[in-house]
Amino acid sequence: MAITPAAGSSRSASVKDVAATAGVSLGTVSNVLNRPERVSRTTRERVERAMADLGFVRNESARSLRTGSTHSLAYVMLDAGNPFFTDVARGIELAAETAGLSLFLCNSDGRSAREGAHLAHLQQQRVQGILITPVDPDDPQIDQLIERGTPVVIVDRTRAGSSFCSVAVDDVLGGRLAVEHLIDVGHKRVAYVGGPESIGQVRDRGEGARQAWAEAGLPPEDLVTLSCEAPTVACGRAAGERLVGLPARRRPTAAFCANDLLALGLLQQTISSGRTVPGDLAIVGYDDIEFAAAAAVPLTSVRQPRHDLGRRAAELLLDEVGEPGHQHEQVVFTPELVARASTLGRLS
Amino acid sequence: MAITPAAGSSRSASVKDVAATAGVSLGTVSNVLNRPERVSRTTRERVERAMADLGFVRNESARSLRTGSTHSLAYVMLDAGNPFFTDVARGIELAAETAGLSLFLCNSDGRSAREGAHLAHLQQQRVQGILITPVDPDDPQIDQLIERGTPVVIVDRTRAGSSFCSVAVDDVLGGRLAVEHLIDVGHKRVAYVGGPESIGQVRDRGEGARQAWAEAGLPPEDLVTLSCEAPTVACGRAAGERLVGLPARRRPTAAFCANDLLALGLLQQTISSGRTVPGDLAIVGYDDIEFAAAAAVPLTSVRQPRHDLGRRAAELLLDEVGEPGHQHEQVVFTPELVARASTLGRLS
DNA sequence: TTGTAGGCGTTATCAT
DNA sequence: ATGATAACGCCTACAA
Repeated sequence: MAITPAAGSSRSASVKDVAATAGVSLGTVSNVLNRPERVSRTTRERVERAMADLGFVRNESARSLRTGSTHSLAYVMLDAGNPFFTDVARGIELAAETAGLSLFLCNSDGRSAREGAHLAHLQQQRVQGILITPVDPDDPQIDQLIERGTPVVIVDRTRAGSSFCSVAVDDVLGGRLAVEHLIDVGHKRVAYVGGPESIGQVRDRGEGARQAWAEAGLPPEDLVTLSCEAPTVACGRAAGERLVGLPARRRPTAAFCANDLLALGLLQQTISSGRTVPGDLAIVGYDDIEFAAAAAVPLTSVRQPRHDLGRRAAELLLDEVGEPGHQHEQVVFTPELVARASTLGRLS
Repeated sequence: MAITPAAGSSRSASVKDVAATAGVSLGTVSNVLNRPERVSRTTRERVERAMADLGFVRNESARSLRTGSTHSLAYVMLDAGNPFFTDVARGIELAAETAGLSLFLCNSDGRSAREGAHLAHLQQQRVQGILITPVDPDDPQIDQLIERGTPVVIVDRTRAGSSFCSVAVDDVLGGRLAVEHLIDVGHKRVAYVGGPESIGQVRDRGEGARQAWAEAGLPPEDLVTLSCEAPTVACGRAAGERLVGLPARRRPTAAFCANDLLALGLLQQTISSGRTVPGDLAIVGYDDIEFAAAAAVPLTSVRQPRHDLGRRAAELLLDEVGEPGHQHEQVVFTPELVARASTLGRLS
């Protein structure tokens, strides 16, 4: 008769317990788990029965200690509250799911310290690989991760000649598209509402804006930059107030915002202060998050293939993990302008 | 002289390697890691030096295999794309951070299968505990988790007489607040735009709406329910179209939506079809996400203390993990109506 | 203060 | 087809 496992034990059942109650050896249980074809049907059923009875749950720690690899991926997001990143995450998740891996989401919330803590912990966990939209892509901790053997893919940023893969969107082009569009519809004074210059995306989009402006032969001083503390709805509102404060003759007739959060904040401030969009102020956002199209004055925005961004990033990571001869790759997607009422319409 | 660790080895350095290069025993290295006070300053520095040189990274799998517990918590979210849940997550994160634990976010995306896969994996990982906003709070897998020793706290749902803690908001009251407000401002025909009845929150909010309606002595048939497939922006738009389709004399003058995503979709469809808010249709949302206040017609909404919800949930979980005499608790927060232009204003 | 030994649960390599 | 056994890396008594 089978030996009863430690009764009343709060410890969860191990393969050893399963082996004991099934009356087989430990190796057999392991075979049932990992190579079921090597074990006869009857014993296998007996073992499976024992596992169910005991409520056996595989211990992933022991497993990965032994095999040297886990079944997890992680994505360290820059801002989980920004729908752009959750959409990217969805793309990653899809790829992870099809590869049979679990995806952990970590939120750095734009803070280097949190990002660092997450990275350290993920490294200790020996996750198979890390996807990250970094606070600062030049952070040495990222190189250190790679040196120590954790593959990393940078999402939504690039770094020249780097030792990792990255997937990004051409932000300079995106900035150009936005401003070219505003010029096309007749604007001669435009504001670029950016987050802090420390954010690469913000810099690049501003650079694209300036390029388009210069190429149209317009005077540089008529493209004014409003710099915000963070690319958030609240800052967009604040930017709106600063805009109203300008003397009418110097006040821009249009604004290009570094992301949709800023644009939505600006939109709301504009409307609620009694002005109209695009009549008094045309607005272009960036990212084309769902809420942009859903704004009462639907927002013109620069769309990024955020789902593909995530999926491709995950694929690169999985390739790096799986293929011995992996070559690092810098993928750059092309953004696209989606024109809506906030620059075109006569609404509101 | 210290023994050199396996050169060129792709395997990462272990405590053993550190001990070897530092010329101390394995136990001393462990002490440096776990009780630095027990080791003399000079040896400690030597060991730390060796760790730095070797790029030593603690192996969390081995650690938790040995100690029987991890340093991670997880929150399984119902919809990572809904800012309500990301705000809840932020509250959880705060509590986890102060407790020195890492938080993994998992997204079930409303799919039972994904939820189940995440739970299984987290259980195998032996996370310290799981917070979850479940697709279905009666899912037996949740009870099974608890039986097998993983503490669980349900977020944003309750279950009567249950074997776990939960933190929720009184959704029936929330529904009442919304509809009482609409009655107050003079509406006599109101639509309740809900997601599928399978979602408890949707049921409860609808129930509250009906209670308020009945108590005001209004005829039940004048509170019409529009049921949507999912509580999303797209479905809100679709609901708007259905509303327009109704004959004018039966058409509601106000809508209460089960969440802000629906409300924003409805708002947008209403405005873009040339009608006004609240003139032609007053709208109340639920959750008071940031985008609700930021809508061009700021949305009246039922606010939930989503940050506190998360924080409290995490605290309960940590208590359950840490305190032996833990008592399960069902915390219920009170929602609050935030009235804005979508029911009050004369804008737009 | 430092070193030694045993074991956590699993997998994989051998024998049988 | 099944069983015994030795790691994986770490922690913690306990011994020196």
